Amino acid sequence: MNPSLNQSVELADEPICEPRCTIPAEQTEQLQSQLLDPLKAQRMAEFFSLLGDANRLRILSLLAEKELCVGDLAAAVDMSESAVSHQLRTLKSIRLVSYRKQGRHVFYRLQDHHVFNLYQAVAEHLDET
Amino acid sequence: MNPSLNQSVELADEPICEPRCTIPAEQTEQLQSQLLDPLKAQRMAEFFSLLGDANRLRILSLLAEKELCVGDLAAAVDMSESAVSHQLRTLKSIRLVSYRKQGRHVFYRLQDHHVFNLYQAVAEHLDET
DNA sequence: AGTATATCTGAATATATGTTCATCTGTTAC
DNA sequence: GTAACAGATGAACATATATTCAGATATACT
Repeated sequence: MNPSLNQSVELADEPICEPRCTIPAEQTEQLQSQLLDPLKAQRMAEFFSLLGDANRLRILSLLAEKELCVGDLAAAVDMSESAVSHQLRTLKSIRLVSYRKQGRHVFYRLQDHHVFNLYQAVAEHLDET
Repeated sequence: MNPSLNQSVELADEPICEPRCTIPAEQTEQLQSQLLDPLKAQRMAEFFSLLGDANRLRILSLLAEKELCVGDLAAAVDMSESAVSHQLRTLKSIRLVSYRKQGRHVFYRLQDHHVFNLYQAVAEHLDET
């Protein structure tokens, strides 16, 4: 993974921007070497963004328990089947869910265990006052 | 944390929706007991959503390394100071960054180590083809 | 074949979100 | 004091995103 994001939060020993806050180009470049590259940033942003919907999270919370078909999901989360289908398509696009077809039904399930870690980290954060 | 989201992804041993996909109200209620409650879902969604921006992630990747003032951040990520300031306000609102004022400068830093876990989990997920 | 069911899809609307611009506040230096 | 600077803010615009509705597919049943 990108080494530029680690947990150590050091104080700036020498504020770059003194006396003026426009730093020399040289130091800016040095900073930029630690910068998350735009393409990866974009992909991560898209991923977080797609998780950023209450209905999708509620759907995921059900799928975490057991696989379910669209109709049952719709009934449980109290949404239209169309709306659920759209959201599932979104979740498929980031490979968070997969599905199997069985007759007329399509059963969806969580595809990726990383969701759980994400969920946990965010829950912890939110529980801290 | 909510016990309804765990890693076990079991196959539906008895598809609820047979023969019709509209399940009995009783079973729907049972499902709903595993459902992430709307308020928490909303809070989590808001959190993920606020992480869902490439510029914010790029800012975070720099702050993960060291604390920085708005002007230097703006120079490094090639955005206007105004834009950076707006994004920092957003990041403050979910307590991902905090700041200290020193004269004219405001130095921002990561406030929460959970970001790192999130980052790691997403990076892993994205790296899997 | 024809009908009913389960799901998907595209287009349209409504809403949320990001960025920009102009302006405002607070700080430092002269 | 006033000028220059760092940062914050609000409003306006542009863009992205979610939801709805109408209709399309695909499967099962008779």
